[in-house]
Amino acid sequence: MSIKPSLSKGTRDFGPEQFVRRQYIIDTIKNAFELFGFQPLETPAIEKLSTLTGKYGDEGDQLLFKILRSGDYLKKVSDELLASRDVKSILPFISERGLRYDLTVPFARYVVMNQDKISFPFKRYQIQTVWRADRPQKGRYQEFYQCDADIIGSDSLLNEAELIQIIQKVYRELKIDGIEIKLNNRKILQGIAEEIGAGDNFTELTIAIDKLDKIGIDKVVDELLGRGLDQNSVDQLKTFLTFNGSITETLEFLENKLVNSEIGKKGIEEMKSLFSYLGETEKIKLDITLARGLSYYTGTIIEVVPLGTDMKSSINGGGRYDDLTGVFGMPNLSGVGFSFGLDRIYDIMLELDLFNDIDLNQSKLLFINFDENCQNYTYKILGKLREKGIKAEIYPSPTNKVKMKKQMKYANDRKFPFVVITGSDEMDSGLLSLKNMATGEQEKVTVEELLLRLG
RNA sequence: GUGGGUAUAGCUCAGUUGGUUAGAGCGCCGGGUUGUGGUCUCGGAGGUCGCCGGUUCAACUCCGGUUAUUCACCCCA
Repeated sequence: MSIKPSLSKGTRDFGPEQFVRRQYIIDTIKNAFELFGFQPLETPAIEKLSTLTGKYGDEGDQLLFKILRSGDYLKKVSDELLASRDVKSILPFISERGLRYDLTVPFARYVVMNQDKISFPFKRYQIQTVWRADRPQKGRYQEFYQCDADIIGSDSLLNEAELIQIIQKVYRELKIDGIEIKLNNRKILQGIAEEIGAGDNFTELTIAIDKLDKIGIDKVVDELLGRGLDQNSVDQLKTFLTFNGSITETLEFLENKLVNSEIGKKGIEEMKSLFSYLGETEKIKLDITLARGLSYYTGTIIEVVPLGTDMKSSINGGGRYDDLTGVFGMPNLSGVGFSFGLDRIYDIMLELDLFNDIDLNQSKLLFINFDENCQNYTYKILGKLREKGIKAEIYPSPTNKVKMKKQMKYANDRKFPFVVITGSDEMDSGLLSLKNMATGEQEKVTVEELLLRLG
């Protein structure tokens, strides 16, 4: 009886080829982060549930992977509580820890815990796995990488501009041309909400208008009416959502519209100075329908979507938060950060066939193993190759155990460019038979020639 | 949480209106080639058709349930 091997849903293996490709993306992102002066940070996969819960909204809390306590944890649960079947009340007895849901909240925890050692503004990057217990689908996994960069302790909009430069640099190096960087500012959204008299329904408003490009204006209107906004507010909102123009035109339009909202004016000012740093380019859009769900954003919001692929989801997301560390007892620390979605970038590069020229960095040479004499003889030569930094291997079993035909097949499957065949003739003459696996040609060479040839 | 698809050999999948011995390609093992891979050729192993139940003389096939997985919605990287 054997168990059928299978993966848990929403997870993937990464074989040697996939690993190398993913590492290539990671290295590109990491180099860009370091070029801009970000410092690395690694935090545990496991965090206390008290650190994680309440930071991502109710939906987010539902999606946290929780870790069962050890021991007979049910002993402490009273019969009444068990009988109530109320998960929320029972949860603290059965779980106190969970897997991190993103890298931003652990970062906030770290900053607060280490504030005495950190010089602000603190720029850190973090490339690690995160876990979410949601239903998997295309481009969406339960275990995936985030590549985060955040600057905390500075409210300058120059930071936003730097992050956007990093995004541009990374996609340029990965040769992904079709991207669109969408920018907006939560303060502008809040201004709109105030202006149309829906300031109390801000969250509902953002969730609904975030769907605009997916479901269209009519359905957004329906949804908002359903969520308790009045007809008048929705009609006014329509004029905002249907406006079309260049960045300067949009900002002018907003300036004329948001005359009564202090926060709205602030948002417009922020966007103006950000665009003065960035300049207008095709790939950067001011999109007042961009809202983003994560509740901790308070200023600039950033999202990057790929163009010309099946992938519809965003590949970067981020924004400014004024009070991320407040819940951990360190208020008024403004920060801005964003994240690359490694797994989705990988999927896109696969779809666009951008992985052609990546070197698998494999061994150059395999020594065929005839018998113990041959093994001893070639093992010394193998050592010399490795001293020179030449990647080479010897087949671990002799031909009386694994036939030469099979050793050759192994060399072929593993794509060794060369094999060396060393029988008694070769050992007597001191010349090795070097076979080129691509051409099939075979010649006799000395050890010195071999070193030169592969070096 | 809601809705759809899929489940047959190690892998990717065929399988006719229900019918007698369930197939292919790839992979694996062996031979042609006792010191030569990739190509070619011959042969071989490998399947309680996801699981439980029902209909039927007869079920891989139809029906119900269940589990897993996948896609879409919600939400999100």
